[in-house]
Amino acid sequence: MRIATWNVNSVRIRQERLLAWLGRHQPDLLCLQELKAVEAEFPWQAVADAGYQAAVVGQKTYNGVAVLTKQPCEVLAKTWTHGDEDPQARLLDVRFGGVRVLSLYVPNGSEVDSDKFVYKRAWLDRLIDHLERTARPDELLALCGDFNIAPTDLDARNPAAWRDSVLCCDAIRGDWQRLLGWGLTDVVRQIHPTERLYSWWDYRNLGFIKNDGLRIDHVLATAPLAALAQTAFVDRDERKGGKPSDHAPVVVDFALPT
Amino acid sequence: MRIATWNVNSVRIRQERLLAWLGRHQPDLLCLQELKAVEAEFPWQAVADAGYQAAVVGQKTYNGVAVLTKQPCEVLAKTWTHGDEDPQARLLDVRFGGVRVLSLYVPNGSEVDSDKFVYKRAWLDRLIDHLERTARPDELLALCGDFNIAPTDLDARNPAAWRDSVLCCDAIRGDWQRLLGWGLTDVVRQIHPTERLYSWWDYRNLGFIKNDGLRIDHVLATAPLAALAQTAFVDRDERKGGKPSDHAPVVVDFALPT
DNA sequence: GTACCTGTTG
DNA sequence: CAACAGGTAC
Repeated sequence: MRIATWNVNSVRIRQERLLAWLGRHQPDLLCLQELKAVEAEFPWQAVADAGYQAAVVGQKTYNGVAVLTKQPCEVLAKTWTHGDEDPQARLLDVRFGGVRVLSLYVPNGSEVDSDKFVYKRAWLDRLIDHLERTARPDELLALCGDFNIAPTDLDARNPAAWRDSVLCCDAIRGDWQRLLGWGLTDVVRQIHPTERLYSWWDYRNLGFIKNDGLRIDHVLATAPLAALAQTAFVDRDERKGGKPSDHAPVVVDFALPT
Repeated sequence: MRIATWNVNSVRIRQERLLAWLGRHQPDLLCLQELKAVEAEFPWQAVADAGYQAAVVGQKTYNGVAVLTKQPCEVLAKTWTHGDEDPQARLLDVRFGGVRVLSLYVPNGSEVDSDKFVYKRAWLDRLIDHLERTARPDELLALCGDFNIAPTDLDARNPAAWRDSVLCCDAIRGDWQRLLGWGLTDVVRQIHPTERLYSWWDYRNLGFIKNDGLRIDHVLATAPLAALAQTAFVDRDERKGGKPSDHAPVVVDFALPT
């Protein structure tokens, strides 16, 4: 079973790229983030024509997540199932082929100590709470998405330049460790323990040309699922050419029947 | 010598189309209107790479005219040479290959009797004054551009619907006749005396699909130049496809050495 | 830099 | 409908 995640930064602008990418890489399940579209704007027909069904949590202008699958999947939740309502569309929780999968768009956080940074950390708290309440570390479960966290200095081309940013600062890396501590493994890092891989390059300042990248898009898996991971890669080519997303897709193959 | 005129409605948005069109039709001289760009935003390099030199009168957001030529041309004026300064970039007066050519963007006029309509008629007065002061009807001279005038009912698909508009009303058609009275011939109409040809279709109300067009882009020539006109056409195909200008190019071939 | 918003113009 | 402005977000 091939599982992938991609922050497409507008599913409408990226529709052609998305369909071409699905055709080339044929994931069994693809998590999308930053749709920047409400459900009515989602390209349902084109995705269906490409052989995928979609579960979508839309929002105007910002956020929005989806899960595309080749076979039907069961939607478990489109928001937190406990506590106050989250006004932002950042979570989609499904079951597919015996695996539970969450498509996640963790808040960026803007500036350290800003209101948005406080919201980011609270959001990660709620994610851990959601797992504690609804999941177990011994089931087959994957968290896929844009975490807006580069876990270590290995995950940044220029660690010093990013050290104090909302993506790399100690506080957020601490939150990352707490999340993993629930019982999750960073699958790409498990497969590639020392390789410098990046999944995001800023549109500004020639980020991609200078390869000033960060690895902030991840597939986290519980131990029994992580043990089935065979291969993993970041499709850096997808950041090239005209009108790319600022993120590249992350792909993992698991030794599971589709 | 092939002379053409095209209101491109933003030279930046239309850059690809412009270069492709130059490649296909190879005019010796092309007048452009509605650049909607200042000189620094003009695609100098791409135009040069396509084998053309450019004379440009830019303006931010609105207006802006240019003349593109395969050989160097002499700029005679970038605004009125007599009277008060015109704050709008609507005129470029050049000499090329023994012919004097003006690239003109006549004001639209908005609504009849509005301030903008008064400005439109005053602008046409100044154009006639400019000719009287600087040109002679017996020289080789062409006025090319978006005149925002459909001279007769033959020049509108739905004359009745447009009769009282700023493009067709009696007052503006009177101004048109005064302009021609200086000593100019409508070359496209000379070549095609009875054909319904249109050069502009509103983006709104399915204007192009319903062919609700007007002929408002023109090539006017003095008698000695008009006598050399061989063929003329409106490139209606250029209004088709993705991201077209609302205007189509108008092309005239003259029996003159290039 | 890219994409979104609202508002204006034609 | 399609371009602009000026704004936000990442």
